[in-house]
Amino acid sequence: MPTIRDVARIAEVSVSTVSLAFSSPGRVSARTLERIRSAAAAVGYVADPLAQSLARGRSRMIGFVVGNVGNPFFGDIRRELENYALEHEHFVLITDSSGKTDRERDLIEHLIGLKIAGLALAPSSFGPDYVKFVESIKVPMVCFDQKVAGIERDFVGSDNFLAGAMLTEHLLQLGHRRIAFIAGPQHMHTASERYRGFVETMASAGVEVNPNYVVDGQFTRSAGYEAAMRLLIQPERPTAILGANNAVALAALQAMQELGFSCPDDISLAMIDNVQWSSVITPRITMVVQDTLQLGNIIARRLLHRITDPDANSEPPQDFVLAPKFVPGNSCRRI
Amino acid sequence: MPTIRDVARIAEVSVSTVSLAFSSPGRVSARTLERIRSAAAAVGYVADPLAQSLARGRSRMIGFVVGNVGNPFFGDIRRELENYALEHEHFVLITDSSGKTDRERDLIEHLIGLKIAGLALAPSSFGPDYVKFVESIKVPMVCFDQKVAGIERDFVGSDNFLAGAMLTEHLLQLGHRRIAFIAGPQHMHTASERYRGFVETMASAGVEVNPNYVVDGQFTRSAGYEAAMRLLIQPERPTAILGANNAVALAALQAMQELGFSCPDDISLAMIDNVQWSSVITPRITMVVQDTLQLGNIIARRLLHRITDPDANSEPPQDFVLAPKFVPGNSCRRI
DNA sequence: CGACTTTATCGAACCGGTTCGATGGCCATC
DNA sequence: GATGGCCATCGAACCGGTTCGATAAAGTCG
Repeated sequence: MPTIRDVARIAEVSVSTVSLAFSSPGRVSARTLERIRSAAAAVGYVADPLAQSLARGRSRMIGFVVGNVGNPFFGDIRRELENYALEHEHFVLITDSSGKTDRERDLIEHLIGLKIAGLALAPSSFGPDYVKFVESIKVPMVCFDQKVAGIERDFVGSDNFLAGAMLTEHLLQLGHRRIAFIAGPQHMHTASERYRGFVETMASAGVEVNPNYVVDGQFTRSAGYEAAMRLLIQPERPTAILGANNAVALAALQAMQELGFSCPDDISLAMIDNVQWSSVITPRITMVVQDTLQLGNIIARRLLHRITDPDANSEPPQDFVLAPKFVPGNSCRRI
Repeated sequence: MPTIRDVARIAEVSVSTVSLAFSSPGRVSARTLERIRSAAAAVGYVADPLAQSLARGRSRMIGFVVGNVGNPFFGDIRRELENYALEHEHFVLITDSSGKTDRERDLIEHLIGLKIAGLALAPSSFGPDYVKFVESIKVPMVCFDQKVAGIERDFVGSDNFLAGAMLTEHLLQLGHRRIAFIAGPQHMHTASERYRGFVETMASAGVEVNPNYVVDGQFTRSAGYEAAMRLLIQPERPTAILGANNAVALAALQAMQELGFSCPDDISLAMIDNVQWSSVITPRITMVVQDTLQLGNIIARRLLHRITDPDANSEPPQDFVLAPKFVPGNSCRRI
């Protein structure tokens, strides 16, 4: 690999001039620039990004940290960010914390060690220690998905209250009153907001929520399955189940199938968030989906803005909250 | 951030001794080691990975390059690699080429610029230029999923011929003779092997393959959908469809549903490769799945072996081919 | 006890860039 | 024609580590 000194020797200029020629070509005379360029081309010189990062104290890499890169929700966002970053000559490093806070912390520290230019983070936790940690990160960053109280950073996400409210309203319109809710972990903002959307919409309609109809599915498949089973073995079963995310809702569908209940004939089902191949799942589940492309786009623009605009770090953090979209299926029956 | 010179000053030793103390503690006297350690702890010294990589000419990072990190197949492999790498103090950088060869090339070059210790690559292409490029990569590497003719590297994958043969045999056993095959791109090793498994098993059973029953689904959802439609509008429809991967098979299921055919009553369906939430798709599709955990494990061990063992690069490349597993569903009817 | 090996430590060069203050040539101004 | 400002270029220091040959002290052997 040729180095900058090789180029300098061939072009018969100093090393610093070569460096200058590449970083700000305007400040080098046309003749010298030409000599340097052809010398570089002759030996196939490419600047070593590692050495550049070390000297500059920052790289052109962006860290992307989520709990599960396999989740299509994050996948769409990632793709948007990658494409936008590439247009601005930045490079996305994807990492996966598996939802573990410790690992997330390690990953972020490692990325900062790599002198990343920016960070897109889907927070995996909450609480004072966590907030303190995130606040200690000096790198330009955008948080998304999970709004964490106390973190004063740009945030991009969906209106989860509305998501819960829309589906509840839909079920009420169809005549359902015995509506069950499989909730997520209440310390998560998305989960508590979705739940609040459910509860308040029920209250507005004057329908009482049966405490036995609210179960905790932890946003996971296994807990969702157990929670659904608890709902389905009750003597007075709900007529509709609202899953706070895709995993618990599909787990509920599986539980119904295994117990021999038909959806929607016996029990209606609705869920928040899309899932891959939802169109071939029978029945097609009525759902509210997030505009992942738009979310990804906003995250990308905001982050690149903070990275490239020198006086952007004086701008106060801002929240971007998008409305989700209702996608009717055939999993909800009128009663 | 404290540097190695701060530590040296406080511990009253030279910089090189501090460096030595961390890289090979055995070569420093116990008393000095202690002084250095407490000095480092006092100021919270952590070595800068960037500077280390620059000086050493290699980092402790492993590149993971695939066409679609959202694919659960790659997700399982990635997780295994991450866990194993972490145990050996290595760190996985995930990148996604979106299946584009140009981008894959850029990503790999960028990773090499980062002086990665090793590379796990799911090749996205084939042909002389591609082979030449991959062969030019000096970093320890393991290829997986797609076997590319001409690339002399470790390879880890499944027996795709067997996968095609197993499902074909299963359908034949159930009495099917009019079996259709939605193929993948024939230049891909996985696709051609699966197809070969189908054709040769049919031949062994003395059953002729109707040319109209072999269509190209490109391994994608959209092409698979069109291919399935071409099958379903024929006057003499097949009694069973074998999808060469999950995308084309599920696209076929969707096509059947849209045309009002029942699976398996009207047409049986089988596929190669699992899909997330396959248990809630009705009917549960009979399939042959790859042992992703085992694949990931072998990839991880092999790669780390090549990275850590100094004389591993003299070992010849080796192929690891695993047998896939048959998972019965209820999408295939006896006729 | 002197010669030889081993051990602990150090200084300097190096990895491959960036950056800033200094230098000298050139042109415009009064 | 001396003064001042601008422009192109350079040298040296720096980013934060690693590594190797040198050196001096300590240990081993006959």
